[in-house]
Amino acid sequence: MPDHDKLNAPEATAARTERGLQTRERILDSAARLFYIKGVGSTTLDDVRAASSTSKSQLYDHFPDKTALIHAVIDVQSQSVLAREAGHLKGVRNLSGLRRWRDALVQSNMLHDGSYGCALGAMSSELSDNDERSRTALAAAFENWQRLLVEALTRLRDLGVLRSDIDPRKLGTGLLAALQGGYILAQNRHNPELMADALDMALDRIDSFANR
Amino acid sequence: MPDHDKLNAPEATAARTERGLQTRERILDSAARLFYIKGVGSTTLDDVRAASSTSKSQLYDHFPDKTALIHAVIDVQSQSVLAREAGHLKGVRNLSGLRRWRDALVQSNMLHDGSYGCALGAMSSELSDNDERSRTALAAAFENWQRLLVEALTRLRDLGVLRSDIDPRKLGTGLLAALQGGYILAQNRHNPELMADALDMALDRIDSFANR
DNA sequence: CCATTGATGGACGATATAGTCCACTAATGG
DNA sequence: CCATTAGTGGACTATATCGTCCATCAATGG
Repeated sequence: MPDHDKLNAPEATAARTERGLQTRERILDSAARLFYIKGVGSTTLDDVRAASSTSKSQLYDHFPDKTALIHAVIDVQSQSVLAREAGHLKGVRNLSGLRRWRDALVQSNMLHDGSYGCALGAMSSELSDNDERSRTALAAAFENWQRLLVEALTRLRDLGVLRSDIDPRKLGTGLLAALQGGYILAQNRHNPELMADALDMALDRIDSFANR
Repeated sequence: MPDHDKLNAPEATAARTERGLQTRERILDSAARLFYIKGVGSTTLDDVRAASSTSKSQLYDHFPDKTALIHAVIDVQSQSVLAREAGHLKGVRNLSGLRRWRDALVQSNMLHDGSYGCALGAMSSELSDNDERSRTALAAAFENWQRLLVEALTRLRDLGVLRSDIDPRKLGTGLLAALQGGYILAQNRHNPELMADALDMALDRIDSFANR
């Protein structure tokens, strides 16, 4: 594939070959995993370098500084989470669809006994008050996440599964908050059941709006 | 008051005078505030030193290292949060008492437009996967917090306000998760209303168990 | 096969931060 | 008033970590 030499973008990315792009992906993947497991602040660039089998110059060739790497990881994780969630939520047409969404999250959380929490929630908690750009990027991700939930709830309402007088926006907020809070409790006590209980309470509330 | 020279404790604290204890309090208060606002990892000992108007030697006279300071702050914040929550929850004898608990939290969150989140939740998210001792200390705090909620719900049940077949433990988990998740969403989007919505959904669920 | 450009490796420098040390001051008991 | 102990101030060291730089290697087009 021929290169295009597009230098028009405000933050022009230098021309890259296939090999260079793969290196970039490797760095991003490693950074995302380390940020998730150790936290952003506790991850050094040398950790990233080692985990991705690259060198210092490669890191700085692809990302001007650590902050830029963080922003890039936020984008990657946002897309990853939203893609996963869209996959689960787009097809929800009844209440058991929502329960399956819950089951998937709980099961995934059980795999590591609650540890690490939510990739977006953890970064938000750590970065929101220190880096405005990170905060807004994560805020956008959370808004999209909530939108997926609101759309699912609206769909259920329009299908007649839920009563017509519900407020999908508020219920979506509650659902997402229950999930995030569940992540925190489960992570802290190494007990995924707490996340299950939190989600169940929110889902029970939604069930109570079901048309019989 | 005469000194006692008690050197029996495993981690013997050196004898202290009133002045020394005040310095220690000043360090702890400053550290707690900075950890809360900037995060633990982003707060340097020099920040603490400056904020508390002390010197390096005083920091290390009272705390062997930064980790010890973190643990001490966790204790302080745990006691502070639990005292506050106990004050609000111990006297709850009807559903509007729970609503007042909610109102206090939401209002306090509005004061800084959602920023900073929950002192315990933020530290838990940042430290749980990196420092086992911090994790267990915070886990104990969360358990006690939840216990206050469970006790209030049990009281409402025993008073006949709530139906006798409710599960106070699960509802308490849901309530605490809604609060923690609400903190995260509110912090991230600078919008305390998200916390209000999250708490309301949990409270509405509890309302639905009220004896008419 | 050579020239040019991108990719790589790692040494190196600058700085921030945790932690040490010691001289000095304040307080207290005899 | 002296001696002893607690408390204080801040210079200093060691090290971790961000970020720079340049020499070398790989790939690709002519």
